[in-house]
Amino acid sequence: MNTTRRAPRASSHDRQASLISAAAALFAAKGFKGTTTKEIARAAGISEALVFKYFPTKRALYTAILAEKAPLSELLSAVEHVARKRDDHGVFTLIAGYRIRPGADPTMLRLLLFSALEGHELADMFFGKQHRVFYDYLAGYIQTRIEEGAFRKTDPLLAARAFIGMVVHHRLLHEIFEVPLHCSHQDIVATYVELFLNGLTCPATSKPRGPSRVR
Amino acid sequence: MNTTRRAPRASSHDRQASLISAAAALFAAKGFKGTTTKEIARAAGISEALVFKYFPTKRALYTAILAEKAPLSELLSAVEHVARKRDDHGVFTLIAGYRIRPGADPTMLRLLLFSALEGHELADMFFGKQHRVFYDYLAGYIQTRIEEGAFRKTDPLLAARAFIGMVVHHRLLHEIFEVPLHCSHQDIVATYVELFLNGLTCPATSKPRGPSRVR
DNA sequence: TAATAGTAAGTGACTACTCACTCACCTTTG
DNA sequence: CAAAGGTGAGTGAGTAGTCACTTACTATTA
Repeated sequence: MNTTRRAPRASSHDRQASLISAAAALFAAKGFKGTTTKEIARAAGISEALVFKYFPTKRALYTAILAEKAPLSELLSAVEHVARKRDDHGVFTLIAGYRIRPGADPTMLRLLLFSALEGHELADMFFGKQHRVFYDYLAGYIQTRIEEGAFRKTDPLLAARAFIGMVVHHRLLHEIFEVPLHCSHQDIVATYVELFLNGLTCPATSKPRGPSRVR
Repeated sequence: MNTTRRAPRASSHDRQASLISAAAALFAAKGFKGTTTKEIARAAGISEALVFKYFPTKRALYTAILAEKAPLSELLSAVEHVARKRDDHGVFTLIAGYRIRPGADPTMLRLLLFSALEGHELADMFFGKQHRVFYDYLAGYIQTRIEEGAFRKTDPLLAARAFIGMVVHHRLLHEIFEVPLHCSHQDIVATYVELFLNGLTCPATSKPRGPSRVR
């Protein structure tokens, strides 16, 4: 008489999805080496052996996580919409609020950081391509606004990087490292946008200065 | 007859220092779990067993690395010197150029990131205390300059965080993730300072706006 | 409908290997 | 010689990945 319990059956697709989300959380919390396949299996509620039925290696599971592409194009079309109306505030706010994958962003960001630090090719996907889109797009917009006389003369790429730097830094501190910041994400992003636009918008009174003065 | 070669003797202090620097580089490149004591020993040119004569555990070696305190006070006195002369440019440039430990900063930064991501108490030392000093000091300076009418009215803490965010983001991309940025560190810091000061210095023409407008 | 055959889902026990850490012993130096 | 510097050869505790096997379910056939 065999009385061992086994988990109810599930479809291959569901299992794969639950495996990915369980593994993503663990990898993001402890890194690739810091996470064991046994832990992943337990978190997903299956046996360790079954993990290898769905993914041939631990690494394959890892790469499958970030391979679920982020909906970058959706963001860009939304940005383009406000950009056509020359809604500077809207453009900066939309870009500042971007999430790699809605609902799971801090996890994905942590994973991305680990991936980059551990030297995995996963991060190249983001830092090599996706990440550049923001810079290129935002820099293009800033360039346009400079030509239209709405923004001060400055290096558009550097200006874009400055803005994204502010936002990324804040989100890193707040969402990843959980440093207490005493104010809501929403407020801070709004203030950053405000502060940044004060620096960029052209009051048509003070002349733009050249970019390099410190020796 | 024993013909095995062994390493020449070294003082305890020298060994400890070379162990720390070898281990720091490895931990920074691959994380705590990703680095083996065997690798560390080989990098330091000694046997694995000897590592444990100097440090009782792998973790003890790890904590010893960041425990070498950074010369933060030196930076602060340098900053205070230019701050007294109200050299805004000098203040921002000095803070932007700060290195945790001169000569080994990217390594230390990588280590710090790993430490923070892996949830080790090491990062608290930095994010909990040292890191705050920048914010508090810079925010205090900005506050003073606002009261003197030199900067626009804005939240000093947010302004400080924005500036440090820009710089940290750039240095992260450039020094840690080695993203090609097509411009020198020096130029970028200068442009950041310029851009930021343009936003903060008060031309006495455009009124400061309130911080929150985005819904 | 009931027996049979086929198959995907699922598992415990195992293997080959790696890891941090230990120990008995050797060598150099004062 | 005694103390300190130094090591090769381990050891037990994991760890990824395999394998032979069971179970739950479905389709086919008589």
